[in-house]
Amino acid sequence: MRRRDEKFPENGFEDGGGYMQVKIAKLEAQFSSCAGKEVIRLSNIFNGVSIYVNGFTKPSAEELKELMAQHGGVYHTYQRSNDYIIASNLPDTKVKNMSLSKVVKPEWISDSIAANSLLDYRKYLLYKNSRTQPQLNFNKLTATNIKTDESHIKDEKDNIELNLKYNNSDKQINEMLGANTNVSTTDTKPALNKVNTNDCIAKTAVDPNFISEFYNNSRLHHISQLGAFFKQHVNDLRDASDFSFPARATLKSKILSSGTSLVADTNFDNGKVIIHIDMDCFFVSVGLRKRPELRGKPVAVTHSKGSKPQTKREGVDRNTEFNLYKQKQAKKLGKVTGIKEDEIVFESRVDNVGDEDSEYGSLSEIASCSYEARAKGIKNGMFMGPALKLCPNLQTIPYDFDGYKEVAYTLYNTIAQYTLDIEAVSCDEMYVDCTELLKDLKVSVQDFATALREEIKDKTGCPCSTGFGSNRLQSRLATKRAKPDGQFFLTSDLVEDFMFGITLKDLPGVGRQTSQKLESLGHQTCGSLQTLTLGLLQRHLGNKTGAQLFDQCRGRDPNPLTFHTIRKSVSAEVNYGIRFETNDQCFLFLKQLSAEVHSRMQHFKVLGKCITLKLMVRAEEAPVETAKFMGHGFCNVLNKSTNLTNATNDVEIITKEVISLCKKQKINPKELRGTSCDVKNQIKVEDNTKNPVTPKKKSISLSMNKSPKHGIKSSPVKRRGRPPKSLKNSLTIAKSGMDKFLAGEIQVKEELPVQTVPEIIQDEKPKRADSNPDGLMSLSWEKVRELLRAWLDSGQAPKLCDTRMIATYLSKLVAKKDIDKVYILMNFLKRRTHEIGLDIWIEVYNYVLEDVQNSMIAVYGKKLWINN
DNA sequence: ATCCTCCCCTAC
DNA sequence: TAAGGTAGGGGAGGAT
Repeated sequence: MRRRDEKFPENGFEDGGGYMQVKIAKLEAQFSSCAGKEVIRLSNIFNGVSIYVNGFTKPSAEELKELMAQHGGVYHTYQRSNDYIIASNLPDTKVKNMSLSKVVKPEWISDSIAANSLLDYRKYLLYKNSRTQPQLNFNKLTATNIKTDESHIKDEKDNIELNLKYNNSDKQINEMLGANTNVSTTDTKPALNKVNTNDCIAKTAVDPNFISEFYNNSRLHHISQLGAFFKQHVNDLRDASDFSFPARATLKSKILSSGTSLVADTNFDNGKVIIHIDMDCFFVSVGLRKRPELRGKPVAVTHSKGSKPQTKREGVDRNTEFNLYKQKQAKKLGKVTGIKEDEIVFESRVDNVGDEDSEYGSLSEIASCSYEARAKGIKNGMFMGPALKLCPNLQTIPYDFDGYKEVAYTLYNTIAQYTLDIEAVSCDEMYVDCTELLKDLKVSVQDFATALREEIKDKTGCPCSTGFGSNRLQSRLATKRAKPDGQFFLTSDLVEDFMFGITLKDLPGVGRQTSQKLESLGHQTCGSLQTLTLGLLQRHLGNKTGAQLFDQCRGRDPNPLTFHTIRKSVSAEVNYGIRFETNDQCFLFLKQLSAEVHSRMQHFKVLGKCITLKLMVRAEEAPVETAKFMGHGFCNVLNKSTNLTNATNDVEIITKEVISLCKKQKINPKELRGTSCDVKNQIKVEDNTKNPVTPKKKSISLSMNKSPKHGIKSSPVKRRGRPPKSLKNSLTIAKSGMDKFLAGEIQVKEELPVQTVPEIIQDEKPKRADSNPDGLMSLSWEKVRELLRAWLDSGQAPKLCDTRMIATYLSKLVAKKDIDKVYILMNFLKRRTHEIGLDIWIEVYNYVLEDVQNSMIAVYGKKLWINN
C-alpha cells in the first residue's frame, strides 16, 4: 500500500524519530526503573543473549532464568532458533539429530557472571569438536522488512514448542500427586518407576521423561507443530506488516534482465492467479544438504538405521495382528462398497512385512523418500522392511528437525518478501494469491515462477515445485503435475481436458475410503465422475462431501484462501510406548498429558469448554505384545467428552475431567495402548459480511457462521448476553483485565505472579524496554490511549511512522480478538481526529481504519462497527 | 428440524 | 526395536 502513504503530504510523513517513538522510549525508561523492584538488574553481561535450558542443569533452569534476568539476558521456556542451548548432558537420541554448535554448558553463565563479562561460549561447548552443521543464517535474508519483522516476532512470541521441554513437569506432577493421591514419587517406588530423570532414556510412558522424549523424536508431532508454527508465522507477518514490499523491485529487475521474459501472459479465469508451492520430498531434500553424495540415489528418512535383525520379543504374533488390521479394513471397505468383505482386494501397509527377525522385518516408518526411491515403489509412510525388499540399496538418513524448521523459515520469508497473501498449509507447502503481486510486477506468471523457484533453491538448497491455477484446487493439481522440481500452469483453456484425466485419489480430501467407495461406484477419474448427478453423489457420500466432489471433479473450488488462521482446538496425543501396570500410572500419565495441553493452551491464549479423552485399548483378539516395538497394536478406540459450563484453561479442571472420564471407562490399565486429551473451542463465527461486529458487553463469544454461502443471516444484535446453548466448540481467547468485567461467563485463572502492582489495572504487564522490540504491544491499552491522546494533542503534524505504529497495534489487537479495546480506541481516534478537523489527521484516521478493517475481514470476515 | 456425542476420514 | 501427532470437516444415529 505504498500508494496509500503517498497520498499524505510529504512533510508530515517522513519516517523515523516519530513522536510516539520518543514517548515510548520515555515510558520504557520508566518501566525499567520500576521493573527494578521486581528483578534487580546487576549487570548487562548477557545483553543480546538468549538461552533455552534443556534438561537438568546446575544452576537449575529456574536459577538460570533469574540470572539471565539479573544480567540483561533473555530466558526462553521454549527453544528459539537464536537461543544458546544450555545443557549438562543430552540423551544420545537427541544429540544425533540436533545442531550442537550452540549447546553450551551452564558454567558459561556462572563463569561469565563471576568474571563480570561475557566469556566466549565456544570454550564451554558441551560437544567440543561438534560437527557443526552449516546452519542457514536467517539474517542473510535480503528483504529488510522481513528481517526486522522476523527478529521481533521471534523474540516476542513463539507459540509452538518445537522442542518440548518440561522443566517443571516433574515438580508439578509430584505436587499434584502429593496433594490428592497415594501414588508414590519416583524415588520411593522400586523397579518400574525407578528412573533417573536426567540421563536415562524414557522407555515407556511410565517414565516421567517419556512425553518429552517421545515428542522429540516423533516425526508426526514435528510435522504437526511445524505446520501450526508457520500458520502462526504468516499471521504474525501480516499483523506486523505495512504491506509494502520493497523486494518486489529487485525481483522485477532480476526477471527483466534475465531476458527470458514472455510477453504474453497466460489467462486465468476470474482474473485470479493462485500459486501452490510445495517442497519436493522435503525431509529428504533437507537431509541431503548434508549428504550430497547421496543425491541421485534412493534415499529414505527414517529412525531405523539398523540392518541387523533384532532378537524376537516374547509373545509377538505379527500374523495375527496384521490379519486383524486387514480384516477390519476389509470389513470397512465391504460396508462402503457393498462388495463381500472376503472378496475385496486391497493393498495394505502390513503386506510384505517380513518376520521380526528377518532382514526385511523393520517396522520403522519412512517419513519421506527420494524420487529415486519412489521409482522403486517406495512410498512415504511405508515400513522400512518392505521398502528394503523393494530396494535393497535404499540409503537411510536421519531426521533433522532443526533443519526442517530453518529451511521452512527461509521458504516462508522468501515468499513473504513479495506478498503476504499466503495461506500456510504446512511447513513446506503453501498457497499464495499472486493476483495483486503479478499486476504490480507486470511480468509473466512463468517468469515469476522460474525466478521464485530459483531463489528458493538458492537460499535453501532444496528444490520445490509450483503450480498455478485460478483456484486452490487447480493450483494444487498443477503442482502435482509439476513435480519434481518443476512448474506447471493450469490455464483456463486447459482445465477441462486436464481434469478429465485426474485420478479421484488425487483430489484433496479424497483418501483411501472415499476413493474406494467411488471406485465401487465405477469411477476412478474426474472425467468419469462428471457423469454423476449432484444428488447421486450426495446420497452416497453425504451432502457436503457429495457437493464438494461434484465441484472438484470439474476443477471448481469455491473456497477462498484464508490468510489468517484461527485455532479451534488444542490436543496432545500419545499412542506409542503406553504400557501401564496400575491405574495410578495411567492417571499420572493423563495428568502429564493434561499439563501438556494446558501449557499449549496457555501459549495460544485460549480457553476451552469441551474436553475429550481418547483411549486406545487392546482389542481382545489382539496379541498382548505388539508387532511394532512399543506400538499400540490392534486396538479399539474410545472417545468420551465432557462439556463444561465455563470455558477454562485451568490445568486442574482439565486434569480432573480427563481422569474422571478415564475412570468411568473402567479400562484395565494393562490393556491401554494410547491416550489423547483434546480441548475444543466454542467460538462461533457469524457469516454475514454486512453486519459489523460490535463489542458485546456480556459475552466475548463472537458469533460467526462458518458456511459462507448457505447464508445464515443471524443478526449480531440478538446476541446479547450469553450465547445460545447450541454453540459448540468453545475455545475462547483468554481474557483478563478489563475484559473480565465484560465477559461475565468466563473464568480466567490468572497465572501471574502474586505481587502484581496494584496501580496496574490492566492485564499486560509492561515488559522491560530491552526485551521489547515492538513498542506498543507491551503496553497496556490504556497507556496506548494516553500516548494516542498526547500525540493528537501535540500540535505537531502526524508522521507516517507513528500512524503505522498505531495501525499495526490495532491490527494486532484485532488478531488477538481484543475487539473491545479496538472498538474503544478506534472511536476515540475518530472522535479526536475529527475534532482537530485537519485533513491530515482525518487521513491518519482513515489510514488506521483501513488497516483495522482489513484485519477484521481477515479475522472475522466482517468489519468493525464504528459509531456514526 | 436441530442438537449432541461419538466416530471416521483426511492432510501434512 | 522405535518414537503410530494433530487439527479440522463431516456423517450416523439417537435425543430433544
